[in-house]
Amino acid sequence: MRLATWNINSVRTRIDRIIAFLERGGIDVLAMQELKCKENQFPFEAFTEVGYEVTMVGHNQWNGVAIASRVGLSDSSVGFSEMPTWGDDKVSEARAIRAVVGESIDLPVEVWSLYVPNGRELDHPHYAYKLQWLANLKEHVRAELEERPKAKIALVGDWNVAPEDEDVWSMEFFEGKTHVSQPERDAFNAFEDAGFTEVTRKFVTQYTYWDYQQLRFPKNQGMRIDFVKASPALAERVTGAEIDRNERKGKGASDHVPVIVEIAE
DNA sequence: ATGACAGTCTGGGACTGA
Repeated sequence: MRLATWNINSVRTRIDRIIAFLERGGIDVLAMQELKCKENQFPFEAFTEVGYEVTMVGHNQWNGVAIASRVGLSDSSVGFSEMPTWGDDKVSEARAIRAVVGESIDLPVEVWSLYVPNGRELDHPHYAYKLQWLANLKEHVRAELEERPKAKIALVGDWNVAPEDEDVWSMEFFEGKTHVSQPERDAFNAFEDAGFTEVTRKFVTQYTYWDYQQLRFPKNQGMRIDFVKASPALAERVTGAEIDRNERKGKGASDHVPVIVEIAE
């Protein structure tokens, strides 16, 4: 099974590129983030025409996550019970969706498509929200894995954390900014203790995001913030990983590129 | 060449992103 995650930064703007990527990349399952649309605006037909089922959640022009699969898609659910809300209005944002994929090829995998809050500034309420969101998700999946230790679970998406210094183009530039702070890195790494291993780093070294501004891509001044964390039973089946840097090229690119893992059947 | 922000909307600028 080829499983990919991609912050596509608007599914409506990017739909042609997404479908082309699915077909070219032989992608069985694609987790998407930053749909930037509501359900009644989502281009379901484009996916079904090429053989993919889709589950998605989107409330407005912000956030939005989805999972597309051509190897079965069932048991979908939105968010998690302890998911923090945002703002005075206590909004449940569209940042997490899960589903079981792979049943048609006898390789059931529970996939989570995640769009971790940005944090904005270290002293911003959004930063505390981000840390709480990660902590609560970690606790949720830790409990789930404790209940089903053999489960194949993939936590994939835009984590909005650069866990190592080498994951940003300049630590000097990020001094005092979000994504590289120790509490964020601790929150990211805490999933390890919960039983989830990041499975792409041992196969590939590359950024996954380059800002649209300041010629960041041509200068290769990027960040590595998109990751795949796997439960033990899944991690042992991961045989490779790729970061498709070509998807950042040309007109109409997202600022993120897809991260792909190969899972043995 | 991979090129100097981009997407969305209770829109005409503001907000969000990282």
